[in-house]
Amino acid sequence: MARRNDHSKEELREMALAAAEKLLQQEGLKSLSARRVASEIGYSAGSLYTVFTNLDDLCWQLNARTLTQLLTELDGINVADPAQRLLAYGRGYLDFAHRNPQRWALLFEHGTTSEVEAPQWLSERIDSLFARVEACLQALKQDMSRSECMLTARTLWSGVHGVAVLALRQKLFLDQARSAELMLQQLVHHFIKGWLAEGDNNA
Amino acid sequence: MARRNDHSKEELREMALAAAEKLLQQEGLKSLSARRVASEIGYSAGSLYTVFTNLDDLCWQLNARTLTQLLTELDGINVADPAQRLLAYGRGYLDFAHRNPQRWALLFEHGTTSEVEAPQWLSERIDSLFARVEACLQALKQDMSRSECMLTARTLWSGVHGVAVLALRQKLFLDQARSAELMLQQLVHHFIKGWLAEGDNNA
DNA sequence: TGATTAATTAAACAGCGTTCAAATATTGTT
DNA sequence: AACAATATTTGAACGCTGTTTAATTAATCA
Repeated sequence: MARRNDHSKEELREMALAAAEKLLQQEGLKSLSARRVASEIGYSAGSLYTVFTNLDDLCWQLNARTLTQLLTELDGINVADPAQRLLAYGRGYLDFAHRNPQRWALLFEHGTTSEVEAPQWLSERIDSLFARVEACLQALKQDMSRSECMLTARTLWSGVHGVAVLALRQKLFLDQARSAELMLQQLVHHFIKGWLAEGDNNA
Repeated sequence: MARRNDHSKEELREMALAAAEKLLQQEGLKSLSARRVASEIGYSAGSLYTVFTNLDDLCWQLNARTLTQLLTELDGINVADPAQRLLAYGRGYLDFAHRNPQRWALLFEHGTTSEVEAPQWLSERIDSLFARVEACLQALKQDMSRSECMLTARTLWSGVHGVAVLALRQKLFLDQARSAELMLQQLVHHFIKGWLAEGDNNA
């Protein structure tokens, strides 16, 4: 039995999230249960409910950490040319998804099952991701409305995400490792080329 | 108690799948349990195991039906111009996902949790979907290698799928109904334009 | 040391997927 | 028509799940 003040609430929260991440990556979503997470850190299941409102809450917080890590990695990218930078972001995203398939999947699958809306700080992190893409696009086409910039960023990133989804789920039936990179290049390259070739007639 | 020969095995299977679809759409994935499906059709849970090996199997078969329905709808599309046809396919896909969010989600979320590979006939249906896209692309660029055609179809469709994912999950924070259509147009339009503008240098 | 307070747990509840012996219903045979 | 053989269906059981809460244990204070 874990003793009082062995760990602060915050420490307990951190330990639980770390254990949950480890479980998720090593044994998959099926092993992510309250009793299992608790036993990994030497507590009983009930204790988790002093730091999380429920397992859904734990998953949201886990997703926040995942997103933070992804953003940190993307911020490590240092490529000046905007188009190349977009490609590098895409590569970073695909690579992250490939290295952390379970945590990345939870990012998009969780919340489908539950009715609760995504917490605000999660939305903010996603906005923060889009902001990076928007900055590149703005550099490529400087006379662009805010709304076109936002929309284009989301379109392009949806495409990148789609490549990640289908590549990682192996629903493509092509040599997976190679084709993901090729698809990413094709998508980013052709889309930007086509986009820059246009006037503002995107309707 | 349901009596013997009230329903053949095939009838039982159909009833169970229909009930499962209804439950999925009306109450979401959380209500899709063996006991619940069985009670909806007046049988006990155990009886399901005479027609499905397990609940995973039921989900796979449900996915097969979903995919068949999607393909049937797409086959109803009659647009001659290849580029417009691709756009129409995209619209059909988004619309289907919008009308059947739960069943569509199950298509991509199921199997992440289980270790079992997707059955072959499911793979074939997905190939069949890509074949439609490939046909359009081939019409747009007739001197194209088989491998480029396959890759491009998958790239483009990944993009469309990505739009569907992010639009339906409302992770975009834009006016959803309107922007999904705009994003689709942008993606398909710009990608095809950029793709056609290239030589074969997609590396 | 004893009383108070806070942390932690064990047990309970309802539900889950799955299995299987038992119960029931149909069929075939005499 | 009655009985045996066979096929179908169930109900109970097992070990799991998330979650709540009374009881227990440990730390703190007087």
